[in-house]
Amino acid sequence: MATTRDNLIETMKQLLWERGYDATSPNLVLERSGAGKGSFYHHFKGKKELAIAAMESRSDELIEEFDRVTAKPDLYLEKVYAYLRLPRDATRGCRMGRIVQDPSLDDPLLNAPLERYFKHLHERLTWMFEEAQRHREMMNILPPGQLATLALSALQGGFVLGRATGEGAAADDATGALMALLSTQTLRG
Amino acid sequence: MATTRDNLIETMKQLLWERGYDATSPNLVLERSGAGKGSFYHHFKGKKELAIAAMESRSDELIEEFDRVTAKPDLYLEKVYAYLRLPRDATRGCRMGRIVQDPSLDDPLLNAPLERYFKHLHERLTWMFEEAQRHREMMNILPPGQLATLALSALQGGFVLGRATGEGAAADDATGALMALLSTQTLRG
DNA sequence: GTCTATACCGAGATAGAC
DNA sequence: GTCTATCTCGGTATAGAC
Repeated sequence: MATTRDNLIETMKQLLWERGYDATSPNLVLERSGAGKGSFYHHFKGKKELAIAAMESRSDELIEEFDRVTAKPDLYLEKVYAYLRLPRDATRGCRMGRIVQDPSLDDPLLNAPLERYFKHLHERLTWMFEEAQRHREMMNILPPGQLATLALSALQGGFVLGRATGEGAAADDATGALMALLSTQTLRG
Repeated sequence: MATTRDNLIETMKQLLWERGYDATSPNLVLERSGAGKGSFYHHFKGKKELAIAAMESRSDELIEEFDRVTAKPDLYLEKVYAYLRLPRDATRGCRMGRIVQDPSLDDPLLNAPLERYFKHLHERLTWMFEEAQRHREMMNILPPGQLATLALSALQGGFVLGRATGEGAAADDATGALMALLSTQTLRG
């Protein structure tokens, strides 16, 4: 039941992860998906439109993953940890954040899915830190929104360092250190 | 005294920051620097060689800046803070880290300056955290190397978020939150 | 919905005169 | 050391038949 259109989207998602937006050519998508040029331009106006569809599909998938793992723990701080603890190979890059620096993402239309994705995660994490403070799982001397920014940054920065240095553990090291620091903040437990 | 060669390097540094490596064409470098095609290929074997020279120049410059601001404070933790407190507009990207995700940086020759840069900073920061722990400026329950990874990640990740969301304050927010967390770790002061 | 052929452009580099 | 002319290739897309 995999339609040609879905095949194109799945292939684009994979290539966006591997090579980013600018370095992914329509020809490459066609070669790997097995589709022909005609199909491509029948289903999509062009590369940009396909990429947007791919990014939105990826965003949905990652947010589902986020919701799934953070649903389990009862303590709010443990929800944050559950997300940070997902194992990551930093050398492969974030499936979403991989493409942020591509020059073409100056285009607001292309950037929109990315912006929505990060703002959504930031909102969810902010809420978790708020609740964690409200339920006295941690000190409340730090603004929850800034803690959320730090959590996402540690993760994304870990991917940057991993790519630059070849250290696949960089992201897990960064999030690990952050959780250790946060834990010294706990009031109980 | 600005030689054509130096002009080319300076122009490339600027363009690497603005557009990255892949999206920067020789023609663009020539147009902006005022040099001609002949000069370019006389001084450099090609785009790659120029980019490497530009990255090494940028690396020297940023490491000098790092050394300068971290030299002032006496306390080791304050040295780290002095670096983290340098104001940054996250939407402009890191002058060095901006290019890590460009596909061409799969090439080890191109990646080498980047790798050296981050490993150098990581070493320096690790040493600062070691000394901070040794002099009892902070608790020693966390591995200094992992703290260094977190510090660099918070910074680089802040740039990623800044670019994706348009929030120029993202990097300063992330480093600010990290410093606040580290400060709850202090034993004296 | 899908195919092949074609068109246009800019990237990256070389040639050879000055 | 610098200039202009030229070359090749791949990216992105359109045309029109099937």
